[in-house]
Amino acid sequence: MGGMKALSYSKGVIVSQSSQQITMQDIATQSGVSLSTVSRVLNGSENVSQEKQAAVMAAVEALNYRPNVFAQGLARGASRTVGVLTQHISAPFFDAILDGVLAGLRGTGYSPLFADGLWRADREERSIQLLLDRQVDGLIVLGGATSNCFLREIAAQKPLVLVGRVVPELTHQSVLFDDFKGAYLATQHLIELGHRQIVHITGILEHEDALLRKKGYLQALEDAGIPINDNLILEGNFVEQSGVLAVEMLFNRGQLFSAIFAANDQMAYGARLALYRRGIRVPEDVSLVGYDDLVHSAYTTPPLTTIHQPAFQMGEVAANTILGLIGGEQPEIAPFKAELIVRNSTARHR
Amino acid sequence: MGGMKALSYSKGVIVSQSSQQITMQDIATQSGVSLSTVSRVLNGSENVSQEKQAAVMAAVEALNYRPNVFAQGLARGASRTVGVLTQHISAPFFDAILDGVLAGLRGTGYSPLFADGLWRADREERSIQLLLDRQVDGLIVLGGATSNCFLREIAAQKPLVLVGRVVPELTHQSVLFDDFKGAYLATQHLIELGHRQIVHITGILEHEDALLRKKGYLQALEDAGIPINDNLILEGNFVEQSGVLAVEMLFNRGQLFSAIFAANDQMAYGARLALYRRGIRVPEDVSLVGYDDLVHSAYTTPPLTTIHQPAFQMGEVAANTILGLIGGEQPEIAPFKAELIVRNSTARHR
DNA sequence: CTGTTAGCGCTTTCAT
DNA sequence: ATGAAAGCGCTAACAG
Repeated sequence: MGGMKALSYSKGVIVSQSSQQITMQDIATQSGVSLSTVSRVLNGSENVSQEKQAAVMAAVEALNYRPNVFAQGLARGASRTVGVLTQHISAPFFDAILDGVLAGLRGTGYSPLFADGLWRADREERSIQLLLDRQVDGLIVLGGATSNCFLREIAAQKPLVLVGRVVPELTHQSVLFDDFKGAYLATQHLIELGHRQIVHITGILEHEDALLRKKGYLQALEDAGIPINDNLILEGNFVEQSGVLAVEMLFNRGQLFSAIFAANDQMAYGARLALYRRGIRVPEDVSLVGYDDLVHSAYTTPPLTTIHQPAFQMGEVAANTILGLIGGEQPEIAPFKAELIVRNSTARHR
Repeated sequence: MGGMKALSYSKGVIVSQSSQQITMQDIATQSGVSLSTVSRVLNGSENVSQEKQAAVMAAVEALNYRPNVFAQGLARGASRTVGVLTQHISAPFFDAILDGVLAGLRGTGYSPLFADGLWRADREERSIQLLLDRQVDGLIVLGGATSNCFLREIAAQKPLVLVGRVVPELTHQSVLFDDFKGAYLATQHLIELGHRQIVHITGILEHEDALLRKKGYLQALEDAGIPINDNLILEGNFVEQSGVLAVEMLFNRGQLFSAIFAANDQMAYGARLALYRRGIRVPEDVSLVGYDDLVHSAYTTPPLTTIHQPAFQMGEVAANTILGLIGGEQPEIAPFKAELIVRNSTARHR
């Protein structure tokens, strides 16, 4: 192999043919300056004469120099990377947030590093550890099941932004959904339509958000003077199938109802299918409302009335906040409000 | 700060309170052996006496040592990382593949590094460059719009696995879908049901997969002796809205048809909505078939007949293949076959 | 079996 | 303004 670094030019990009990496030393030699001068012009850290500057840049171009991030990271003790813990790479709502995070990071010089937690505390902690091991400069955690205690410890060490997760002492660095309010709005909408027997398919009740949504449902009922009927409350697990199961259960029990509020859109889809199978019309026979406003919900039949949360913006805000935090700023996150989107799956009770 | 590295014990995990990292030197000192011995036991590279081994492990435990990946990467010239280029972090079908990739990588010591290309050659190339800059040991590219030439160059430098993308000289390291066959099956199914005026909503025809699906459709028609009617072929762009637009267009033109084959499920959803708005029943009035078998398609009303591709397994295979390639093995990828899933959106033509 | 030492590629004093 | 040199934390020869 020798020290040869063969190059070839193609499509405007110079590609190193050998696996040898081109180093700063190479470009220093090529441009006839010292290693440190190269570093200076590359980082714009100090004054360098015009000529040398030009020479260096020319060499960089010519050799298609690319910095070695490991060496950089090692030398400066920072990675220009932010760790992002999501729960499941194909969970639609979280994905929409990730989109926002990516957009917020784009062009900032920081790259995202993903890991997933699968809503299991153990996996989540391992994933966070993995991100930490990779020297991320900051961490964004979406939802999840880790203990507050664990998160507080992380926050003590690293810039941390939480999304959709309330940890008492960390709320100022958290992007929060207003789950209670959203659920309240959804239920209120149904009540205003004249429904009184309103089913609620909850999420996994160990999750804060599921709990808050249930509370919002309960409160709306109470405020309207409608007695709470435990037979109308079924626990789901946030995926489609649990929605169909819940509705099946209702029928098997001979339970009467005229409306359903599912704690997320996916379960609403499941409920809708179960209804369809029984030949029950939506919204003529039963009204249905979901939560999250997934892209898909605008295309179901009928289009689903649901609660909208600005997932993309939340992701962007999370990204901006983590960058601020890394830069030493004080976090300041305005709360996001949930909004009722009325489409065609709800109608006046007959 | 001094050299103090304060520690605290909590929840079974020892956390370094100062930002000081614990290094191998620290644990060497702590356990009274040399730096290299520590390296040996950590990497299991050579024989080390039981006692020293134990002492080192104890120190590692006690100080909660975590290796610095940058230093490791720099020293060994490998990152234990595989770059994964997807197109859009929230594209449902690709996400299912990513799931498989993650699963395939889990527990192998390799971590995934994601980037997105948004189906735009320029962004894609930049993202790939970014991954390369991060010294990934291998690269998995899902779909995309980069030139074959560019990919061939990458393949010459790094282990590369392509998913759903055919580049002539790289097929042995590609996970391929049988788009032609799948589309053929879908169309054939409709034909067997007695349909003759079968609409096809294509994907973006610059994409190989969209083109192949169109060809499959055409071939099935031809084989059945059904004349091709260009008015029945509409170009979509793989997202829901283009499905509704296509159907609207058909109606505006007064075009007759009894079945629709959409090049992916998302466009089928759009088509279904457009039909719904016009009060046209599925499958009684028109039959509908999609492509991809997204999770959601089992929950639409009616559940969607579609073409299934084993996305998860494809992701796993991609992961295994890249690991093999990194390890110097010859790639050997069995082709995946597309399968027709008959649900309830298709019925015999009346 | 184990310690010493020379880098890996880059940033950053410290001189000049 | 610019060069020399000392690390950053780890691996991998190289000597015992």
